[in-house]
Amino acid sequence: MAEDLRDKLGAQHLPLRDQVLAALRTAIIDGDYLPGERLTEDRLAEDFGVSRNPVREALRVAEAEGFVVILPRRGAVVASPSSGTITDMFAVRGRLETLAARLAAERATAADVASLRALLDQGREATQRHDLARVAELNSTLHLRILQISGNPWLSSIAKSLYLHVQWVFRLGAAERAPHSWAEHIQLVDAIESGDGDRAERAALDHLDAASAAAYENAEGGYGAR
Amino acid sequence: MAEDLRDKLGAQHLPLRDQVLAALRTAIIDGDYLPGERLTEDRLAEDFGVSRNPVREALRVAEAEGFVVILPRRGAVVASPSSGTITDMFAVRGRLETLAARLAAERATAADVASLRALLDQGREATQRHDLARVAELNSTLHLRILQISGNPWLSSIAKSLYLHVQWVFRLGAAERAPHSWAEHIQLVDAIESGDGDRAERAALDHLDAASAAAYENAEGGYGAR
DNA sequence: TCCGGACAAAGTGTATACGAAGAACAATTA
DNA sequence: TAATTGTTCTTCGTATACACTTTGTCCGGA
Repeated sequence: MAEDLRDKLGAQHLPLRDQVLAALRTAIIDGDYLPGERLTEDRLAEDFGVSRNPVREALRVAEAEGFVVILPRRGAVVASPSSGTITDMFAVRGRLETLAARLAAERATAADVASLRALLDQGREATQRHDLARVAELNSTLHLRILQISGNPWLSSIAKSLYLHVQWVFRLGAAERAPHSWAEHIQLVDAIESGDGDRAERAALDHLDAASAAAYENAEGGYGAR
Repeated sequence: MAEDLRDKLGAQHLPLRDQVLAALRTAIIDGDYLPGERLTEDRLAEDFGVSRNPVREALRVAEAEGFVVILPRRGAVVASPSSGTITDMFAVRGRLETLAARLAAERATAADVASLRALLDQGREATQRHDLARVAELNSTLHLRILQISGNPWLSSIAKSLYLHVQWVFRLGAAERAPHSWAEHIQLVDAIESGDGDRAERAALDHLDAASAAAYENAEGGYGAR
């Protein structure tokens, strides 16, 4: 898996450290590196087929983003999100994504709405095909698109990071819930299209409440505290 | 999280990259490095008396935190917060700090309230002495303490970062406004002590609105867009 | 058997050097 | 004047070296 990954990485012209960071993030989110697992620089360098320097730089950023914890003179370990942080993450998301929905409703152009509708269509289709992986992917894309439409870079980057973490903790459960949540998505996009900020905010909150409830149900089974 | 581990292990050793990062942050916030200024690795390495490696790692984190912008193959420049981002920052702060105030009101112990009151007293005293620098410092301490009392690490770290950026942009103006805002602080702490989440949230919002208005007034004179 | 310390191994932290490639700017040429 | 070519600066990645910490192991003594 290291070689083909490396080939793909090398094809692009992004700095290696960014590619390593992206690969590291997805590896952690996908559970390839489990919480508590030790990440030595040499090992990562070998896994990704690069030298230690890009790995180190990626690790520092991953630490700032909360995916790993770096212990001085000991090295990096994959962070262990405890179930307590679930409540915290959803509390913050509740504030930020409702704001994003409101701003999106106020600022969305016709083209923006069209792109959201296109995602909804694709999602409906994937749901009918029972392609859960694709549904989950479209789910993410939709949320990130709304953040982007909000036009607030701070909001966007912070919420995106939070969103990634939620995906990380509830990777499995999220995919299963995705079909149910699709109806909520339609409500949300309708509200954004209407331009009614209050309505959009309410729709986002409803969606988050449902997601939060589902997350809690699923938390029992997943790799929780530790 | 894993701070307990952290404290025990290599507590006494601060890696150079962390020292460089801290120095870089304060240098930027204090205006020693001005927005748009180019930061070559060699120069920073020389300024801080270290090799390029710690500098590079610090720069990546500073980029993630939004203090510098890194252009591929061109290097780092100090970020240039435009007046548009002022609105954005306050919009996000409005959501997060009100949440922090609510949570603080719900969770604050008697000792927490006492520490806030102590800060208020010191602030009143410093105001009477016209010690603006001290007032600004206490201002920050108070806000960060409230975040800490909220008990939500995500909220705390995100809002803290935002707070630093606001300080950066309105470094000068903030100090002058501080005496006026102190009355609002008293309202806020009163609300937190009462345990009334709604009231605390309202107080926080009032305070932010006033701060936002002051920031805009001051934005004309500062180093603004670009 | 159990304890304690010497010792080695592993891994990070830091510094340095080198080559490749990109970007900016100046110089040269048509 | 305009386009092209070179030069220079700097980043990007690699490689290497070494000090220092942490950790685990092993061995001798009680």
